[in-house]
Amino acid sequence: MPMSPKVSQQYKQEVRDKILEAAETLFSKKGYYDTSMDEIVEESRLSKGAIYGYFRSKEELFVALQERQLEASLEQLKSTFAPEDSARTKLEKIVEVAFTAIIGTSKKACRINLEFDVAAPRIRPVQSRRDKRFRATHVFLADIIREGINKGEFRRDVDPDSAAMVLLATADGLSLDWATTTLDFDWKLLADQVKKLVAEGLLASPA
Amino acid sequence: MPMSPKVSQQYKQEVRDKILEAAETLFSKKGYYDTSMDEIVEESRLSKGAIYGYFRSKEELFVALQERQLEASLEQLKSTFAPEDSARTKLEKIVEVAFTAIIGTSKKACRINLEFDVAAPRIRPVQSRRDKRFRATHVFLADIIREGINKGEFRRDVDPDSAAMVLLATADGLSLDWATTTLDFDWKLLADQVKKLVAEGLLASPA
Amino acid sequence: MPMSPKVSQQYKQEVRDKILEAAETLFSKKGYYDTSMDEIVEESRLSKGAIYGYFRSKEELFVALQERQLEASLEQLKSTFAPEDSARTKLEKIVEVAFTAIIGTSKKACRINLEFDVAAPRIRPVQSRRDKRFRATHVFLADIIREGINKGEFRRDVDPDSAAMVLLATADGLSLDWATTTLDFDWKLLADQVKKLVAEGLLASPA
Amino acid sequence: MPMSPKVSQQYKQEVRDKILEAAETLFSKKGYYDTSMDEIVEESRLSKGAIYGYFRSKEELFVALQERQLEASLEQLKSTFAPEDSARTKLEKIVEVAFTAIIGTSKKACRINLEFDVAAPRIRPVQSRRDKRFRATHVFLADIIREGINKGEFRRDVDPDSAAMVLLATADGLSLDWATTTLDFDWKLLADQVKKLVAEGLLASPA
DNA sequence: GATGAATGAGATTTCATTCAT
DNA sequence: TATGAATGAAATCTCATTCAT
Repeated sequence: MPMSPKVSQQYKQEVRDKILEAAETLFSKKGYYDTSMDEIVEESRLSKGAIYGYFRSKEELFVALQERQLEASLEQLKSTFAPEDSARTKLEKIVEVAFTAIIGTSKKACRINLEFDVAAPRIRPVQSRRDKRFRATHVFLADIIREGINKGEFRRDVDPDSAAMVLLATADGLSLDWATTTLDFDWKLLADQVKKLVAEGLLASPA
Repeated sequence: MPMSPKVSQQYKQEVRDKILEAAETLFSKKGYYDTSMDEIVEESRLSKGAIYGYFRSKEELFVALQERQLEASLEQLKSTFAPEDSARTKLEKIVEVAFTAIIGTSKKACRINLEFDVAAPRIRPVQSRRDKRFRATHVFLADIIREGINKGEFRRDVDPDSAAMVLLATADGLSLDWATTTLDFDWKLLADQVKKLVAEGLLASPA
Repeated sequence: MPMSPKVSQQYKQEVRDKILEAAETLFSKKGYYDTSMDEIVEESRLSKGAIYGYFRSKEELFVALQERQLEASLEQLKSTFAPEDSARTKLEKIVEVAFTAIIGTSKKACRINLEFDVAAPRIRPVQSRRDKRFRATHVFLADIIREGINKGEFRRDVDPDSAAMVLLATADGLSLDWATTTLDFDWKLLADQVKKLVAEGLLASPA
Repeated sequence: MPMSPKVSQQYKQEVRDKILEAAETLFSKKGYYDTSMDEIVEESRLSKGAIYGYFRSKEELFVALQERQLEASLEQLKSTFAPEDSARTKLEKIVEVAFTAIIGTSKKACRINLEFDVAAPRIRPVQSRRDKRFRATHVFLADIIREGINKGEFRRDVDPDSAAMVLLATADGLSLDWATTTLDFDWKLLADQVKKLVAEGLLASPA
């Protein structure tokens, strides 16, 4: 269909996105291995050759998808609060946003993150990207906690690194459970509870 | 109708276990899809036919593995504390045991649990078994928290169901992160931190 | 179960028959290739080893079954009429008996005969046995027709060999159609019609 | 959606035919079950994938083969005589053509028809196609016989349906015997004999 | 002898990738 | 450049047959 003598950069980006979108839909619904290139061809309404023109292999497509997925997320978190907020407020806002991201969106996004997680130990670039995001998020959280301790908001006997890790694990676990559990539970209630627990658990006693 | 099994029940159990062990090793190392029946044949030192005599398909073998995996776990948790322990002590012991189970053992077990989790939405019996374990663990934790509230140990404004879910998610997330992250971090330190957070977060103020 | 110190000849015959019966049931229902030895084991309520004790291979079992099948049939035909019957009467009785054998019995027997027929070109002993029965039946019929011609009952311009072949083909075709057609048709009506056609077709004109 | 087939419809038809031809050759020579897809691959000089691109399974290939086989046959019969021919002439021409089709061609075609017949009770579409052809042929013959009776050519006491069935069975049986019997016999002589028998058996007596 | 667990060659089918057009 | 037919290695699974007990 395209008649453009030289395919514009923008057009190429659009096609690339179309492929990634198709892959995301299918990988999250059926998993990486149960999705065939033929299905991606069909879903994207492109041709085999076209897809291989943009990605050299199925794995490369998968890796590119992870890249796209992770790009936004941390920036998103950082933009949710003002530097002048108290540490407690910051954490509460983060919890709020993280929950919304997890529970508020479809299970699709959580499912595909799981795909990346399982694939990680077996696909080098997936592993390193996961590690990178993991470390960044961890540092991000630990810094806030450290800040809270320094400001006297949080208890002195809290280890910022460990506490950050706990928060991170809770978020990851929530995403995991939300994506893989079919039981009905009022997941939305959780945000408040987490905020409360975090607050009480971390807060320096008012005494 | 067969008049007498030519081999003892015990022998068959042993062979079955040998197969499950081989599958567990490989599935946790390479993942379900990247493990071929041929490899399981080789690892188990049996023959194709033998394996298919015990399990009708690769999927059934996977499901049986999950069954075996989950059998012990909850019982194990329950046996770690005495009924007369305080709710706080119970939770602390549970955290201790759960951590030991996750971090103390090899990543192998966590990896394979992840395999089950990812497979869950796509394999019926895996899903239902996961759901069952999930609900049982949730009820188990919620009951302890409820008990703590009733006894005045824990704060009244905590919702036992949500709090239990948070604990569960934390455990699941920890297992996930531990299994998929190659970063070095002093994971063992975490147990204490979690115990502390839990305690402070849940405890009724001494006032 | 058998306690006999020496397994009697009769016992062995019974077991052999049990196996053949099981094989016949399954081969006629599901075909030779779609029947596994395991199924024959199950149907016969014997063991693998037992069956291989009586038949060295699946093919040998198949051949033995054909043998048993064909044993009775021609003798049966011959016993249906008296030597002093007219040729016409003989043929009519044969038609009657043949029809009863085909339509009167279940499709099972016809189906298994078909199995033998398809297998014939590929299994030597099945072929030679089929040929033998074919020739014998052909000679048998041709002799009666020849007798009828000689006695002046049948027209002189009939070629006994060809006519016998036609009769034989009709019988075989009827068996084939009966076994493989699911359409409802009053098959029983056919016997009279065939008798009439045979009579009129072969009979010397009364002139 | 595909903008333009890269190969012509005709090309695809040719490849399809090549596969069917290879399958026909092998199925008729070795039977459906004794022919492996590998052999069809070799015979067709294509690849596994190519064949599965045209037929989704071995069974589907078999069914497609039957379809192709049956397509022409009845039309062929109908075109052999003129509407103004007498019923007797029509039947004689049919017999002639049928014989030529059966005996004149190689046993290959008959063998593969037998394959279809045996498979019929076990493969739904094969059964229904066989039934359809069977019914059509039967009606076709019965109509001619009925016409002959109405015109006074044939005897009134003949039941057209039964007589047609007998003719059909004879043809089917002849095909069966021809395909499966290795005995030498002057099969070509049969046509005349059948024509004669049919004539005499059906014809109204000149009285 | 009888048993049925074990064997392993071989069958069918899938699917990431290539490349002629 | 874009297309999708073709490739073929590799996966899962079957089953006639053997043989240790």
